[in-house]
Amino acid sequence: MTGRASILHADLDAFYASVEQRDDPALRGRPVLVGGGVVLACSYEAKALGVRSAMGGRTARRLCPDAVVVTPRWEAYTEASRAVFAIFDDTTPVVEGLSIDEAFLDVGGLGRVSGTPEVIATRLRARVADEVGLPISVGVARTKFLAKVASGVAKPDGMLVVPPDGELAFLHPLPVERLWGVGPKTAARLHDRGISTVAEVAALGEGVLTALLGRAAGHHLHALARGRDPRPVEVGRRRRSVGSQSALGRGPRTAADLDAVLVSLVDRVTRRLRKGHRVGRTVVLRLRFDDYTRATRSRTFPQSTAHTPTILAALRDLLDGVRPLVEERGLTLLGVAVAGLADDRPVQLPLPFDVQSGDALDAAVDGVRDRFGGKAVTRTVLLGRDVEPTIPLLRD
DNA sequence: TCTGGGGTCCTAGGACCC
DNA sequence: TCTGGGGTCCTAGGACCC
Repeated sequence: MTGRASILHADLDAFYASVEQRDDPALRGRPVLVGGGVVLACSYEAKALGVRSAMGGRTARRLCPDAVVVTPRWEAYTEASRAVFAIFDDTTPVVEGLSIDEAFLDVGGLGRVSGTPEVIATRLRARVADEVGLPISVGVARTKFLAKVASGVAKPDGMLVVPPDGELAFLHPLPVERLWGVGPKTAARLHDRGISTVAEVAALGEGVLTALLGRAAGHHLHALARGRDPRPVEVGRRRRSVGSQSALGRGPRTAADLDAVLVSLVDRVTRRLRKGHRVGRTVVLRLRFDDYTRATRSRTFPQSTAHTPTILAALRDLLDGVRPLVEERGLTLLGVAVAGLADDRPVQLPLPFDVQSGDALDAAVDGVRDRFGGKAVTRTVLLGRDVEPTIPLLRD
């Protein structure tokens, strides 16, 4: 294998539960469940007893009757996340956030001043512990995928470096479920063929995998199982949709009830759009029924918007069209989303530091074009007048 | 395990255009 | 009776992730 292990995957452990244990010493060492109806997160003490996130609260309390159930404090989690990401950003300019509690960091360009990736990762973990008071696990490897798997294996509160010449020895004994993108359905399909380890996936031809799982998934898995993952750590990725949904519980609902739910969902989503200075072109109505089947309906406008009445009217129309389904199957969840997002004002383009290459420039320009949602935005306009390119400086 | 709320990406068919 | 080929956009559903 060529290349160095210089990608970090940093992942906070049992994030919400750890914030609760940090802020209330009485919770330390005890099983903690965040969220009552459904477990949003649980401490390692609860995990040891079999509790998993997304588990029903009743089941979780049966598994660990001594658990402390905590109401989520979203502001505390957002603030903790912001503080941790500030440390990420202080570590390297090449940070790709994946969710509220995890990110990829490319430290390959940092060189002598910051130290080896292993040294950088060790320091990062210490800083998060000292400055934010939270445990974080870090995987270090040559590719994103291997770094992600490594952080998972390192948990809780650990670190694991996968050296480039030890990649397959690390990867091949793992169960297929550890492959990123293999969920219950794909795992079942693989198991049906007698495949349970990554080594067995790696032994298959790409044709066999694509026939089994589809073109993209097959290609992806074929590469991952052999340790190949060319995806770079991407700076400045942005949300592509904004949504909100609400579980309704069972039982009949009047049209007026449903409309009230719809209005509040649309209000929430359009507020978030406007706050982020974003507009969208496609509205989506999501439905879930008594039998847990789902349906979606969508509509695309000619122009992007964050205008509440426009979005609400389109969604009311979609809901009207699906009335018979609702009557027949019984609605248990209503959701709305706005996709096809674009910025409603010029944004600055964070150019990658190696933007001298034509490919990197093209990719960066494509990124900006996505934000404006426009084919109308040309490179000349962007780079010449409307947007000032910014180039993060390396500390090397 | 009887299932929340927030997302991402892929597939496939049909409409439409040249 | 036989009837292209390629590309893009839109819609709906599915799988997956945290």
